[in-house]
Amino acid sequence: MRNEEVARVFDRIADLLEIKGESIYRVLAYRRATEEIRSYPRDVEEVWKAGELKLIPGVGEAIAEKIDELFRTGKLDYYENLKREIPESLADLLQVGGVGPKKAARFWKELGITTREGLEAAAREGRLRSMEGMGEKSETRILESLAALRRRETGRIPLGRARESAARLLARLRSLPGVERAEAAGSLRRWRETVGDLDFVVAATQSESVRRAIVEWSDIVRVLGQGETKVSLELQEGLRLQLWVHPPERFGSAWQYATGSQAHSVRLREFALDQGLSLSEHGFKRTNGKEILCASEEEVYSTLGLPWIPPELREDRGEFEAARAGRLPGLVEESDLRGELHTHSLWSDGTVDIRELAEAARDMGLEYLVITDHSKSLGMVQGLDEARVREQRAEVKSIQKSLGSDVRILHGAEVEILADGQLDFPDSVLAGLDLVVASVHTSLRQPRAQMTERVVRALANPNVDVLGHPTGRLLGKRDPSDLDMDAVFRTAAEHQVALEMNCHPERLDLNDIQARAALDFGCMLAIDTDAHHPDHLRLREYGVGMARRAWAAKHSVVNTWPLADLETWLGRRKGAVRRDRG
DNA sequence: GCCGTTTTCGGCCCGACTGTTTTCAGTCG
Repeated sequence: MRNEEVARVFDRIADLLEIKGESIYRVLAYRRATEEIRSYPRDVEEVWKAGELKLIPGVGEAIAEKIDELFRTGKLDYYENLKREIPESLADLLQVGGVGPKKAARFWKELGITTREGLEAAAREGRLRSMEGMGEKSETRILESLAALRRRETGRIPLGRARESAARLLARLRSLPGVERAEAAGSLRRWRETVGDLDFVVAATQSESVRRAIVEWSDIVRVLGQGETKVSLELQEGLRLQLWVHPPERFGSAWQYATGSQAHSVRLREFALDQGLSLSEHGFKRTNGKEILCASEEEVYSTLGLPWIPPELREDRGEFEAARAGRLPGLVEESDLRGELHTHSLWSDGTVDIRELAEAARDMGLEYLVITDHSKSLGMVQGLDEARVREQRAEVKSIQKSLGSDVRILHGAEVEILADGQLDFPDSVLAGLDLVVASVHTSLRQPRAQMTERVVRALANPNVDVLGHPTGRLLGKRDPSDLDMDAVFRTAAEHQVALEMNCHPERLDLNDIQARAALDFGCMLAIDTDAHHPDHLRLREYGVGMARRAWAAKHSVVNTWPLADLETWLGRRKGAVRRDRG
């Protein structure tokens, strides 16, 4: 059972307990455990086997016992009993906007509604207004929310799409009269791989005129809410936007608040309370009522004696402990990247020739670039055979000659890891390449043991330098392959193979949690765009965002290294081969 | 239900916005 499956059980339990009217703190305890399990860097099943469940934050005696029962028996009596008591489908109502646990419970008890379909029918027939506290507007809101839910398959949109929209909206916000500053916040600013709403904070002295201007934007489908400091809107395609307007002298606390995460902000406010301060989006308040205003985020953190914490770390995953100990990591930055290790040219399925790629890399300030076209067994993309690899090597040489020394082109390949873990080229060919990215593109659904053995075997080949898009997932489209990631990380660390953080917004593979686990195993990372077009080289920022969420420092990312250091690392395999031969 | 260099019991963030019940509960982030 995977972490996500375990997390789902406890999330469901929290929903049902909340509908049942249990103590909110018990519910919150289940929610906390859910989040911790979901983002836990190791397989909880392994943690269970090691008898270390209580090492997971938020997991105490009671929840540890339940996890144990889940792994031992595959089910959980407590959960089964709860489902007999409260219809499980009621939990689906909680996703409907404006419906929380209290209303869900009353729909069930007073009107016998247990499903979304039932709720919709009742709202259409005007039966909801028979309940105290419910009127016509509530019915309309629920019908609109149900329709919005259907429009959007999942509640969250991929970061890539969110960032495109956000950039557009931000430019418009900044051009409004009276706006002194406008910034993105929320999970977008934290570089989460998916984003719920687009959150923005605006600094303006005249809040009202700004809010008025915004709600008149032509692409707004409807206004979800509007008050003194906050506006919520729905844009086309079900995109939701939240915007806070605060005076410039309060911008810091407002931006911190809007950036979250919720868990991070809760901790921050607890910190404030310890020091006799109450923190909100408006600033700090002392017990005597006096305010401390923060125009910048730095002031928010420094008021509590903390260094500014980068948004990517704000998940309550140890950043406070690190900040207090003065051990926040120096995170990798996009400007640290000196090279690109994974690109495709016209030789396989890229869209431009090698020269164009190299020139684009050079123009972006990169010092080196590795051409890694596909290998032969990937026939549909014209993977290269041994003869074409040799031809390509000659072309790389000649282009290098004509380009001069501004950018160095290395000749590599993205080699298929075949279904049995063998590589698509013999060692003699691999050894002649400057760099080898090994990747899985086919038979992605092998059983766990087989898939793991396959990847581990490839990693152990001394000619392999980078494991490309390690899990094969496509965000929202294809699940990751079933792999024992601990075994993959252990092997990669042992053989000094770098793990790719594929920058394509559809992949983001490894993701943040996996990459952090990999770093714990002592692995190195490679932030690669897998570019098939020069424009794709710009996607580096996504990989950097993901790496920063993984707490990656510059030195852990091999393509931040100067070329000489990179070549030393690549040269290690010659040593390994010699060792193998005794 | 979890957690603790103030605590093993008594705490567990803070405010905005909405609809409807004319003073507030529920929802949301």
